[in-house]
Amino acid sequence: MSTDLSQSIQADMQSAVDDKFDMFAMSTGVPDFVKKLFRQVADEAHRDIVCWGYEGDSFVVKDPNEFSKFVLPQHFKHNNFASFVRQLNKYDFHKVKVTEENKRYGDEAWEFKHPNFQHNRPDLLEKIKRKIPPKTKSLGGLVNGRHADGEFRVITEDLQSQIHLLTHAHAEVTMYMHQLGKQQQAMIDELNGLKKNMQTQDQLMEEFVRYLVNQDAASNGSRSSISAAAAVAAAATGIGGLGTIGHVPGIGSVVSPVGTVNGVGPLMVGSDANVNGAAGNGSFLGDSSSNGSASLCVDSQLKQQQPPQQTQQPQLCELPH
Amino acid sequence: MSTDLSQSIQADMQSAVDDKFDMFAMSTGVPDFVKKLFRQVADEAHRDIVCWGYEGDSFVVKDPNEFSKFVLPQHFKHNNFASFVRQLNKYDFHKVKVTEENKRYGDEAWEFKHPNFQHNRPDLLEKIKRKIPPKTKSLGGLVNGRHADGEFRVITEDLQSQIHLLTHAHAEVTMYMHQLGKQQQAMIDELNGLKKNMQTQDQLMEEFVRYLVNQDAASNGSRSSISAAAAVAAAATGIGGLGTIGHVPGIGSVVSPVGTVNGVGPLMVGSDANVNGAAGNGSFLGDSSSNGSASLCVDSQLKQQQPPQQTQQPQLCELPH
DNA sequence: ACTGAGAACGTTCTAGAACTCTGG
DNA sequence: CCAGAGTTCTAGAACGTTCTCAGT
Repeated sequence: MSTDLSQSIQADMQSAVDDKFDMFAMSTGVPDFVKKLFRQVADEAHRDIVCWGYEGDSFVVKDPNEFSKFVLPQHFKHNNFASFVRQLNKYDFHKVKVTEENKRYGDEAWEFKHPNFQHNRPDLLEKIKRKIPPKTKSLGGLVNGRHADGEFRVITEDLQSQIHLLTHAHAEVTMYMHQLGKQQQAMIDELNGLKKNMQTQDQLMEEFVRYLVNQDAASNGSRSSISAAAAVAAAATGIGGLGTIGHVPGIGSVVSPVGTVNGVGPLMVGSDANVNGAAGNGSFLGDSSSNGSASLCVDSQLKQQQPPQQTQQPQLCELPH
Repeated sequence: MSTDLSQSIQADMQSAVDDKFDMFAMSTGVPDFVKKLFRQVADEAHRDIVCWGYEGDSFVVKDPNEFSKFVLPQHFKHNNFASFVRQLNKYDFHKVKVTEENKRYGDEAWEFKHPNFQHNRPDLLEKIKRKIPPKTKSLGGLVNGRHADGEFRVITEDLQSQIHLLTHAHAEVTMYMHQLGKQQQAMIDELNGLKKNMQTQDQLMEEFVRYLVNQDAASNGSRSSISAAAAVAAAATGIGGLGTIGHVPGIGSVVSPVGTVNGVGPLMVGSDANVNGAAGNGSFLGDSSSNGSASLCVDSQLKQQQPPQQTQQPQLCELPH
């Protein structure tokens, strides 16, 4: 999900953040294990062995063997992956289940998650505490309540963080969609301009040709000039029709896969609405070679047959404001 | 301890013993896991990975990594060393502690021992049984705990499922937006093609007019025909330039907010990255009246100063993959 | 034969228990 | 010394798969 650009930006921020938080948040109140873990994951030197998850709310040991051999001994007094996992569980980290669809990090990868262990959020680390052992052997009934409470707190925090991430993601997507919509509107306007131009040009050409024919008939010019003029005029109208000369090579192939992409099904949560966008035509601009004043409107499917004379400011699609 | 001779003899005996005991001791009453384990250890093919201990009363996994990768999957449905160890403990195998003097099998070796798991003694294997869980729990207290837990669990599971649905929906929306972006890019390309066409047409018109004027001057036509042709030609060239006639009013104002919207930040979940999208240029198609081959590129903000000659396949925005 | 409920076993993730280490 | 954290080995708990066997 994160582009190269974003990653590099994050990397830039990372160093600054590290320098800053190593002195503050990470040095006070953050357990040693958690600090070491954070540094391990943030360390770019072992990027292929251990790294952050794609969503930034988990970390991934991509290669447990290499991790045990080279990374673990750098920070701990053992090279035992099981011991490492034991520590993680003591600090309430949880392994993320590997499903069929979820093999993003490789077959051998182990992904762990803690609500307060997130990329670029060292300030949250101090909330990660070692789980207290239920030493209430003599206290009887309290154990159940405390245990349920702790579990509840953990799960709730996890849910909250997930909701937080989702909310953020939703805001971003919404914003991006608006941006896309505005771009699209601008393109539509520009297309309208183009179309108007072509219509005007069409008319001019018609007048021009008519004029030429008249002149030709009226005058006593040589036959060769007549034929030449007519030929060029015909070519010109052909150009105006957009179908032949100078057609950008490969544009068909560029557009066609997009057409296939279109069929992907429902877009929105619980909505079966169709896209107002490009039709299944395969071309965004319609088949302009068949009609001299081709409609540029790739219209909503509601109006299949648009009257040709209704060409003023066609709306490609309506955008949410 | 064991010479080559004795080993070969043992190997010879081994096959006979195996054949014999596979039919007797090992096929009746011996748990599957124990049988598999015995065969693994006895298998000479992986002698460097797993083998009997020197005293024949234990077995040694010399290289857990190789063992996990190659040996485990041959007999079990996983390649997880921890799961293997869990099974061993369930059958009451015990790890032999590695002391300073006791590194006979290497630093990474794991040695396990069971009184009835011995070299050349498959007859003992049937004595190895799964440990029975101490199911001495009273049925009384369970209901209470489960009930209080149950209500909570229902709610959290509901929340989790909702989050799961939202996450999925978000992924779909993201993917679809991705596709929309690609479509948009294709449209931009097509627009570029169109514009190029119009420019070509422009040039043709110019040449046409120039030709006509020349013809006109050379011939003995009337003055009126010349002037009329010139007038129409002038109008036509104006069209081709796209900048004056029929230019959609207000396109600047429509497009400019896109630039502002652009600065809005990350598109994706958990990413603090900047938007790669359209820059604040203001027009998708550039100012075509100022430059014959105007760049249509509304470029990323990273490249503020784009060289004018770089006009090939301009990117309106970079989309996350 | 077919079937389905339950037992036994396998796999995974987490926790318990006992030990060592370390700093005040 | 001793309390807390780290390390190691083993066990608990949950869930999935396979086996079994009675009842149809």
